[in-house]
Amino acid sequence: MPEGHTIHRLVRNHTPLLVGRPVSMSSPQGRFATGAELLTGRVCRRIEAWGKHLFYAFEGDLLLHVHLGLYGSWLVGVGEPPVPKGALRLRMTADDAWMDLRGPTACEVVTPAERDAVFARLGPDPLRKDAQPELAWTRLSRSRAPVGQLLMDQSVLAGIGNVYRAELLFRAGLSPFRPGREVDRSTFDALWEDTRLLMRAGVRAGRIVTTLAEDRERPTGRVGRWDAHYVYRRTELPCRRCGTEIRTQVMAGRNLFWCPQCQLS
DNA sequence: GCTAAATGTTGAT
DNA sequence: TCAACCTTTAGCT
Repeated sequence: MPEGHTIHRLVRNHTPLLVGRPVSMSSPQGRFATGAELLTGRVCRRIEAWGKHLFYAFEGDLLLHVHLGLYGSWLVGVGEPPVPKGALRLRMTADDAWMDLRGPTACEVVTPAERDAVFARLGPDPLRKDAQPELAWTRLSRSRAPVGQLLMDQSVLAGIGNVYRAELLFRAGLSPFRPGREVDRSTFDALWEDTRLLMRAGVRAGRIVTTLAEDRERPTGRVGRWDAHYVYRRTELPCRRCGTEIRTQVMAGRNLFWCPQCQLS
């Protein structure tokens, strides 16, 4: 379930368990040659995220690069780790903590230069303090591609996925089909700020909630799965703002959702 | 119990 | 544009 907010939340959760401690690694099923044994015994120095990429830095200038892909996940616990089952790609332990990695797209040992190469091909990550939105503006404002495609492009903005794409465009009142070069600077600035706001909230909550309280069907209390979004996966349901049927169509290889009335232009 | 789809990316056609 | 990767879950029966 990983968009950028999930990855940054992992940094927050894993840091106190690993940083400053020697780590041991194993790949119980041996299913993938991660080279992880190279890292056993080394002290973890820092954990860092950029977009959907995770880097665990170890002493001796080696890093573990992890990308969760569509359904990768970490399961973390303390004490006796469970008996490995299925395709367990990597188990890390430090002190009495254990961490199991399953289903990632990437799990590899890399050098600082290789990490920098990954950073270099990514656009600014709205969750990073050192993010430079100017870079995203340059790439977006020079492209003829529709903004719904550009928001999914990790070299434009790093960390946005299919849920945030749909929800950000709705909140901006922006048509997904508008070419990037026809997006105003002020619209982009508002979009960038809203991205930061939503993704930070996502890190805190551990899930994506984009609806304002007054737009939810349930007036108070906890936000259920069904009222956390404006358009994402709400095909053929009425728009929370105007009642128009939410539409869907594939864009950039993924199902896009939008309100044809609220997102006219 | 089975099938399809899913908050993602890469590499082949 | 599409299959592959590999896991979980929702929505059927």
